[in-house]
Amino acid sequence: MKPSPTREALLEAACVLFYQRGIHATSVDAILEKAGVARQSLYLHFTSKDGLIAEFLKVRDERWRGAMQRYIATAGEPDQKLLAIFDFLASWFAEPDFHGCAFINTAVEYADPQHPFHQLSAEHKARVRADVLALCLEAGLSEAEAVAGQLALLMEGATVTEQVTRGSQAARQARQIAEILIYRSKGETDACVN
Amino acid sequence: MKPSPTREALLEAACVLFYQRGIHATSVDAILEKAGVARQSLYLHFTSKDGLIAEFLKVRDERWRGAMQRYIATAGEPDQKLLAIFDFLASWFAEPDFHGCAFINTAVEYADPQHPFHQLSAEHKARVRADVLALCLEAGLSEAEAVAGQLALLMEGATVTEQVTRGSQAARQARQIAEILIYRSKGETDACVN
DNA sequence: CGTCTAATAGACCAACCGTTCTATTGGAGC
DNA sequence: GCTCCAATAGAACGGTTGGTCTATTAGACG
Repeated sequence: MKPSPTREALLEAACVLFYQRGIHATSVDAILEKAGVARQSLYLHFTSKDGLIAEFLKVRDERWRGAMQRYIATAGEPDQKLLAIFDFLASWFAEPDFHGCAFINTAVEYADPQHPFHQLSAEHKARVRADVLALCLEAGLSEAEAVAGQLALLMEGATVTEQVTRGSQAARQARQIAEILIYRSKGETDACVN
Repeated sequence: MKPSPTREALLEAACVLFYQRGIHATSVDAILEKAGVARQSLYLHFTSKDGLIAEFLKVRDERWRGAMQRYIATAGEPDQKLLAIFDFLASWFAEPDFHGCAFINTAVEYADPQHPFHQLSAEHKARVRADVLALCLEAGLSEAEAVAGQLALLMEGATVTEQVTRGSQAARQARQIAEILIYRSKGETDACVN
């Protein structure tokens, strides 16, 4: 892979615009203008707009999951790391140009489950769930599979709630639920503590 | 309001297509064809495509919340009604042409929070949350506000999870979490009362 | 100096979009 | 019969879309 600055500018502009405005709502012209690049250059480095979209989804997956892992790494105990997921979400939601999960958005824009981009979104979600599962196993939770699924569902719920209704404090809400689930899974009997 | 059959056909076609394919992806032509109606008729009964979209969002809100209320009404005890929410979701997800929540989809398609359609989506979510809150109060839960928010978050999470990854059994998962939350909230009630 | 290559500007294309206009039809009510 | 009105078909509009084509430029390398 040769790191062409032109290609990089195109991809970076596409990442920002696709995320902030949506894919369908972002024209090739808008990408070219933001990247400060000539029309032909896009078709020199990518097969088409769809090729650019595929590349966007790829780097978005890497960056987002990387950011989460990096954030979580700062937390201490294994079960604190699980809770840190939701602190990560909170800091993400606080970004002024937060526009939800790019992959949920993509799955919505490409409603047909058979569509390649919809499937790429599903694959991203599977990877995230795998990451969460690894953390659950690290924490030595019983029924780690089940808890990982539950936490993933909470992540989706928080993200979408905050996207539709900004300022809903959804991350904190999800964290509280997660706390309960994790506490239960550690094998203790239910007590109305806290 | 005179129930013009032409207007009704247009609105019905729009409801189906907007939901199944998305709003941006549905052309005026497609709506006309499905409705079996002339081009001009649309602009005779609606101000524009946007007017038709607004009407779609209105009837969708009424129908969906109505369906949920009707489903829940079949359940017995007040806390069984809360759990019935997630049985309702399960039956919804099982529909072959389930394509997620129309309002989440709309909020995604109109990413700008200031956009009228995005705001209509947020208002729908507020109404649903109010409906859930009423059920929580009926069930005599302590911290009904908080629990209603939690349940609403679970509903969002389940819906989106199922939309992106069909067959994920997200409704059942969400129901299990809801059970825990409701049980806890009832326990605190007893503790407070006693 | 000449060559090769990446990048440029900008015209151009066919297709589609939402919307408007014109002219015509057919049935209901007086 | 006549009027009125909803509805029709279909052309036409201006604008935007993704993509292609052509011709030109600027710089690196030998």
